[in-house]
Amino acid sequence: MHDIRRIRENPSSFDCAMGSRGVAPVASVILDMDARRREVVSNLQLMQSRRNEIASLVAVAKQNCGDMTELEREAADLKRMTPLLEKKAETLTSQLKDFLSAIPNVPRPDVPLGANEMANVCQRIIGEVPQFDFSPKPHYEIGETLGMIDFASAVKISGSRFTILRQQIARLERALKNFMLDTHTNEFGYEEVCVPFLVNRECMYGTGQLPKFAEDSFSTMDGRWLIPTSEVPLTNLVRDMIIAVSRLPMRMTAYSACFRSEAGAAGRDTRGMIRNHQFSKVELVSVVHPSNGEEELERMTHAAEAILQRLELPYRVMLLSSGDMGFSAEKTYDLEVWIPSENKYREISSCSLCGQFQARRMGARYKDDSEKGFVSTLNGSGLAIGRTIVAILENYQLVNGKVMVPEVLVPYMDGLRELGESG
RNA sequence: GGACAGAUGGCCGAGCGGUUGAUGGCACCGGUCUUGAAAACCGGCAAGGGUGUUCCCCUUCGCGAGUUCGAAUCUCGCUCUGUCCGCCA
Repeated sequence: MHDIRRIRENPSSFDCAMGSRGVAPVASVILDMDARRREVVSNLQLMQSRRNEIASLVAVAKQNCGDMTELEREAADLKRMTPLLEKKAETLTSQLKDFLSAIPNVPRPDVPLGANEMANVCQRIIGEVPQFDFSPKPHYEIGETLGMIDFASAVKISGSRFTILRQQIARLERALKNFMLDTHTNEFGYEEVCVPFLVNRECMYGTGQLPKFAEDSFSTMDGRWLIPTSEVPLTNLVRDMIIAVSRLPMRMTAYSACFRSEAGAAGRDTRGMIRNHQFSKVELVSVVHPSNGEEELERMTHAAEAILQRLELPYRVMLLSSGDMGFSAEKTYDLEVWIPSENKYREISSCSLCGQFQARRMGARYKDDSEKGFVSTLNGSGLAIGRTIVAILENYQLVNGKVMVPEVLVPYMDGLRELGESG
């Protein structure tokens, strides 16, 4: 959600920012709606003011047995008129809100301009891409050959875009979850949180999934939503709160299953577990004073990178262009891990600074003796576990079809060093 | 699912239909006192909005309707929380 005052002050820069995200100019429409709304609201307030005045005059007149016929006549008029104006003000206000709530965040000045991922800027490349003296297999072949990824059963049980993990790869999923949570809590100061996977619509609105992207998520018959990421419950923990500055920054991490309809992805990544309706993820969320947003984004990105570094997976960090960012973000770094079978890097984490955009939707504020305002929120994957399994299977694969276990995970795997070994 | 009870400011907790946006307490901030601190005393302390800016106005007592000149207060519906029963991982 945008600060309407900011748009009033500088409509052309707002339109310019929207242009960089591929949104047509809207400032004049917004300001027009805003002006009409305020005119009605002002008139309404005058009427309400007079109504309150009459009410207290009546109280006095009653005590003094004064004449009230004139007051009663005016009161009757107001009583007829006020609801009409109230209705009008309500309509205009909700129209403006509906319109504003479907407009994406404004990119930060240091975000590269561009229409899509072609304009993303590589920040750094970390780790050596592995060299194979055989043709590296895709993860789904490796997993099926090992008998530890069962796509056929997944189709029977749930349909396409689901995956069933078995035995040592199921264990690997659990190991990764624990390794990631341990690292973020013990080393980076994140509070471990265990969140619901079903949330109400206020949560989905607060973080920006609703109203515009309803078709990307699943909803239940009783009006709840399956979380597309635990960013939703974690960030909404501060909804409608006024937080003392001394409690900032708040840093939280949670494991969750994530559910996505992938409505717009027909035909993309149909094989394997790159793009599923359900996947596991450990998420990072920070709530900070607005002046600390950029600094926190760097910190969060490094926390996510630490996981890739310790797993010794090669990756690169991309600064997303204005056209490639998510709805609520004003600056985003993607971490992309090397996928040997595709001979390219693929997204495994997305770390975004949302500034005050989500906080304004949620009513998440901070307060101090000297200042108050909306907090800034950040979220990042630390990391997507499904894609981490893909990366490990492919980067650590051996010519005999087995897969090395990354050193750091061995303790989490009960000492197992190779997937496919009897352990 | 059934039966009760409740929902008021950062928290606790008052509130005969008429200066109650709301007594009081706690917390917090400022001051007096003190070598310093504590205690005591004094003062301050909700949020959002308005073509108003030393001041004023409007809205908000879970949410939504209704009664009334006037609703935190009365009526109805909804939601949520608590307790007991049933069911259940």
